[in-house]
Amino acid sequence: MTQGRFTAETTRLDDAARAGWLYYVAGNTQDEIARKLSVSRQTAQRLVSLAVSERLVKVRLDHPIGRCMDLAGMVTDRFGLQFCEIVPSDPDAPGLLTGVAIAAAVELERVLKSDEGRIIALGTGRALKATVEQLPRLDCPRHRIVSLLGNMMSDGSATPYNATIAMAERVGAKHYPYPLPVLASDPDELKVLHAQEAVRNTIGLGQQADLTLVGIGQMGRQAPLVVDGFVAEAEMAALVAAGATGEITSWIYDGDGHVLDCDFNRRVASVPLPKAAERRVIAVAVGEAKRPALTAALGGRLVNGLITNEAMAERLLAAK
Amino acid sequence: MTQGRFTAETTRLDDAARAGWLYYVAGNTQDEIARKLSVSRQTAQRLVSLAVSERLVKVRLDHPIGRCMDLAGMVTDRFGLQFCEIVPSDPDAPGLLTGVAIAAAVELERVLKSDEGRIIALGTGRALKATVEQLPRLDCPRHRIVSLLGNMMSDGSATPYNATIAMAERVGAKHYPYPLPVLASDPDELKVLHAQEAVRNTIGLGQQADLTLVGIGQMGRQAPLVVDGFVAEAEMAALVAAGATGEITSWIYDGDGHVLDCDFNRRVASVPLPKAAERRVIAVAVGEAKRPALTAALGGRLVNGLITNEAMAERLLAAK
DNA sequence: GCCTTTGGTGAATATTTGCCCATACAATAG
DNA sequence: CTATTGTATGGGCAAATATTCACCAAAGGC
Repeated sequence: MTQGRFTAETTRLDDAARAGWLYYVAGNTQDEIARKLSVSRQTAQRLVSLAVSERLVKVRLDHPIGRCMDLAGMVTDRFGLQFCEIVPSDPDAPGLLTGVAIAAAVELERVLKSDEGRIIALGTGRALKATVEQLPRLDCPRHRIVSLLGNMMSDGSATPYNATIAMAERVGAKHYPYPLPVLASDPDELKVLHAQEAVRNTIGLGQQADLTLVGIGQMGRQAPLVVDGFVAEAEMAALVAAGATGEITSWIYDGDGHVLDCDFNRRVASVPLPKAAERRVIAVAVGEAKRPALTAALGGRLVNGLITNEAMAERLLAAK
Repeated sequence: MTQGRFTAETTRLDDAARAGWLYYVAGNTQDEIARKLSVSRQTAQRLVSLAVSERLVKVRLDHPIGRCMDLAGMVTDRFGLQFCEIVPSDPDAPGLLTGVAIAAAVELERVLKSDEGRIIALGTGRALKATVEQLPRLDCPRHRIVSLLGNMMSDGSATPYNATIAMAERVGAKHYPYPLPVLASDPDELKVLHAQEAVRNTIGLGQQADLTLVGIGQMGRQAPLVVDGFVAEAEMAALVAAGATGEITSWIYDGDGHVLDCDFNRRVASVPLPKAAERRVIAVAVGEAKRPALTAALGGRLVNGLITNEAMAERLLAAK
């Protein structure tokens, strides 16, 4: 039954989509749209901008910009990557996620187009959330989306940056949320949790993913782990003192990209990071704050693919 | 970032792509782009529009409506329509009227919103009845609703699919029921009936309607004309044998959309179909059974507007 | 060498768009 | 039933964008 779509809310979005189509695809002026839709020009304008702000219209740039290709080549060589995509950056907004999100979404789409059932594993974070928002609505029931870590805190509340559910909903695929909190109370509890069959199954899926997309978490006061309340500031300071440089799906690693042997990591419930780089593991990260963490992850071969922007690429290459 | 200008050729498109990126993805103004690229504002504008005209930027609408509008565009081109609306269809219920009824109601409302008095002419049928049911209650005393055909059988009983009365009641407009039965007993009686002043007046109104909404009737056993008892099954078989393909307000036409020269049509009392397409005549039809009738009507330019759903649109386009 | 063509530029100008505000309308609470 | 509050609307205006024009510089033909 499609009736449900015809609520007032949806009608408004429909109009927004229609206006956006007339504007961007058919090249109508807002005045013409207003006439065709029998609304005032101002309303037409609002509809168009609604279509934009609701992300109904997606703009994609189809030209390999020379500078970006050059940077991608250099980054690939320097860090021994299998995949690297550099998008232009706006000098005034070097942390803008939209660009990398689009690039990552394109890469996801490439996998989703496959006829065979694929497994896609996702971490969490703002970058991945933005990526999923750039995905078109598809119907790919053969593919499976697996979460690499929980999105619950120990008290049961959820963090907002889980991308798995949104993605599975968008592309119509089966999805496997990670059935554990991010952190266990202690290593023994973790052992018990990991022994569950559902958990073992999900971990197994995550480890054989055809494409793994992860964000990069920095350390320090603004660290996602701190902001989202998994680590107290004092604890974070101790971790940093112990050499913590960054984090991928909550696994904290040092400046060489080696996962730390510490109390925190012994409580992390996430799927273990893939050891060898036989799987495609792509990091999505922008923003100066994440540079040390990203540098370490690349150096330690924790990932073998990267999607970032010019600003970050230049800094990565300039370093050392 | 105005780094590397390498070869003239690549740089131009590169800049265009970069300008387009800054404009559409990063949301810069052309002035800002001009500064960042160290060119004049006009050049920045040229670069952006170059990016557009070179199809470097691809805009996509992520809403079901996008597909609908594409289909509408194709159907419009194919059949030379002035108006075409395609609504999403429920794959499980391709004949569901709700969607098109809402779309048609929206179109009616658009006309009803007008300050000037409008004339709206209606045919009959389930689709139109459903359409009227989707109309909100309004108060539009300036508009006039005209019926294009009778709803009485020769014996005086009424068919249930008359939309005029319900619509006039809903929107508070003046209405003109068609003061004749659907069929006259013979051509001579029809001549007498048509000579009445009230009839001539109503016909005149119907012919100058600002918007005409009609359903499409198929032929065969399930034809509205048969189901509603205007045509016996045997007579229908004869009509089909003579080429009858569909009917609009009881005027039966052939596969090319030409009104048949037959006994039946000589007894039809309905308002004549508009010859030239200078009025907006919109057909509302869904359901596979109606496809041949609709195809013929479109091919013969009996209507210049169409409201249907994706399923029908796709079939119309796939045919021939 | 000179002229023409092509493609690009900035200035001026026309058009379009984005934003603020006063108002109207509808839902909700009292 | 009325007051209130939140939300949508359209007008006006400033900013942004598109277009036109006159001009210039380089490439290529005569």
